[in-house]
Amino acid sequence: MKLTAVPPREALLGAPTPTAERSQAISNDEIAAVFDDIADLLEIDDANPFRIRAYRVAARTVRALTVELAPLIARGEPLPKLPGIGVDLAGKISEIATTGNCALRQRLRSTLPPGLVELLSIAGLGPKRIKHLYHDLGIATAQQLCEAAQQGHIRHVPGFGERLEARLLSAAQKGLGKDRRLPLAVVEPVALRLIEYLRQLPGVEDAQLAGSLRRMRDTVGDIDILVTAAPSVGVTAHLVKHPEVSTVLVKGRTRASVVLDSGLQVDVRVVKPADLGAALVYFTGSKAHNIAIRKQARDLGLKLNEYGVFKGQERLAGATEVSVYQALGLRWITPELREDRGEVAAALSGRLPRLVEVSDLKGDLHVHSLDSDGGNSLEQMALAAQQAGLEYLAITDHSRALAVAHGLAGERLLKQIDQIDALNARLQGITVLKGVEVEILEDGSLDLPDTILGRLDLVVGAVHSHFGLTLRQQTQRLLRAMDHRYFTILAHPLCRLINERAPLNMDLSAIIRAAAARGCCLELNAQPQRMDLFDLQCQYAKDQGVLISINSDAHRATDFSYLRYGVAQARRAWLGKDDVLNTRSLRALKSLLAKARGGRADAARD
DNA sequence: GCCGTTTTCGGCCCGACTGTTTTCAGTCG
Repeated sequence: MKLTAVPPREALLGAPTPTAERSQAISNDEIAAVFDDIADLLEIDDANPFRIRAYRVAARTVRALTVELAPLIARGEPLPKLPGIGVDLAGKISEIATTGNCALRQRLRSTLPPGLVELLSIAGLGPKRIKHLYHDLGIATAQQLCEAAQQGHIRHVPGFGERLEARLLSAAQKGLGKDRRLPLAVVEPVALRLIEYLRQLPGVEDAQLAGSLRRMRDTVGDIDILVTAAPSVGVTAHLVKHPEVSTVLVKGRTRASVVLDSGLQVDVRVVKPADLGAALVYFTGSKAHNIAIRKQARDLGLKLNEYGVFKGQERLAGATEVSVYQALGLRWITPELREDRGEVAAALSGRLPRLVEVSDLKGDLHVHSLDSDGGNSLEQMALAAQQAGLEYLAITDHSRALAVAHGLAGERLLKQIDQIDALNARLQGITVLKGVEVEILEDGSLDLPDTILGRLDLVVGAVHSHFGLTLRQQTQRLLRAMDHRYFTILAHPLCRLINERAPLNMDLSAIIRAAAARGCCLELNAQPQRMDLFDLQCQYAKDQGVLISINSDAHRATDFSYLRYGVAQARRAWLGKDDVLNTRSLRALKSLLAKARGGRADAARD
């Protein structure tokens, strides 16, 4: 579990806006970034740790909001009362929203060299050591740190020594990034292999996943594994002997951290079986959730740590997660919800939602075949969908403008429609719907004429080009596309690719509100590199009454397994079965699609 | 900097590991 309080900088409801083309107010994400920056600066300034935490908490709170604050402020409306944000921070939010900056940040920046904040990202360097290095040796950048270490100066600073000097040099040179995050689906198999390896050691009772991997976050920064065994079993010694381990960061009897050849960090903890429940809660996190339930413990006069729930010296619970939550007066909270976004209050009052499950999915509405850039035939995809437990799938090959994917022009699509009719006549227990993933062109028009689109069961629209439009242009483009009478689902709305392409520069909250008004659905694309939309955005869509379609975007018969990741993301968004379009039976789906189309046609006539 | 049927001041989550120290500070999760 990664517990550094540096949240992802991705844009949520509104991508970061280039200053040259700021046609919209400052986003919540940008306000949060200012607070995080202030917290970094305060750390180096050796400020009160609780003041620093207040800024970190405020950043997280603002980032998690589904309502944009700047427009509210611009309209002169009062800020809603937010937990952890008092008079001072509310004032700073207004200041940032109005001016784009904050006097406190400017003052701190003017007194500290800009490179110092960077140094915080070097493993083993915290604010105290940075301060010492700056005062004694004038070190203000990673480069200067390396030079001083190579010349042997650092070992002479009080509190430092030769070993620490070597460690810092190594960390600075390797740039052992604390911020590197990989897609869940990439990390999961690595973690499962390690778990198998640890289980093979005699004396190990069990090994389990914890951390953000267990919470099924879309990206994972490191692998957390909990092993139940006696400390004498030598679990950490076994771990460091694993052939994929390249660097040992720390190794004690009950805890070890290593880096794999792939650059992934692995943290392993060894606990006694009797402590497993409390340890699982603790190491699953998130940090914010842990703080929230510890506060709940304190409110009850109890103490919670990784060994159990305690009343004075007496241990009340700890063997199972259920017992830990129960001792705190809470229902068990599924790991996907453990982000301190209201789940503790819901568990306290018995109002935890019943979340969507993989088995609730009846179909997949975004699937490709050999006709465009898929790897399998229509029939193979249909049979694979059936094998995956689905009752229907929509074939949605690319349209003509996406030539690189052999997109279909009208005639080829009409031919595919006939083939699907023939296939449906042959197949039993699975129904193939006729669809298309139609290109949304630069001006927001669709790539195929109504005469073709009108023949389909559904139209999935997507952007694959012109990612660099301005916020206003991109938003207008998508709104115009969704306005089309046959438009059904907006596929991968952000068009982000994890670690490769940033989300589109657009006003997503406007898109979501428009989808609600027009009866369109939004996709939660479950391709591991996409995972598009984010959880909070799905939650906002749900709040606005927009149905989410969890689709695999399968290009091969094996890709239906991705649906699992989409469902996990939906669960993190508090979505229930009814919030998801493709949990509907085929009959209910068809009636819903017909109604949406009819409603849109009526609206067009008005 | 926030917060309050203990409190408007004095708390604020808790423990393991490392390295530099002779009992603990700093970092990390």
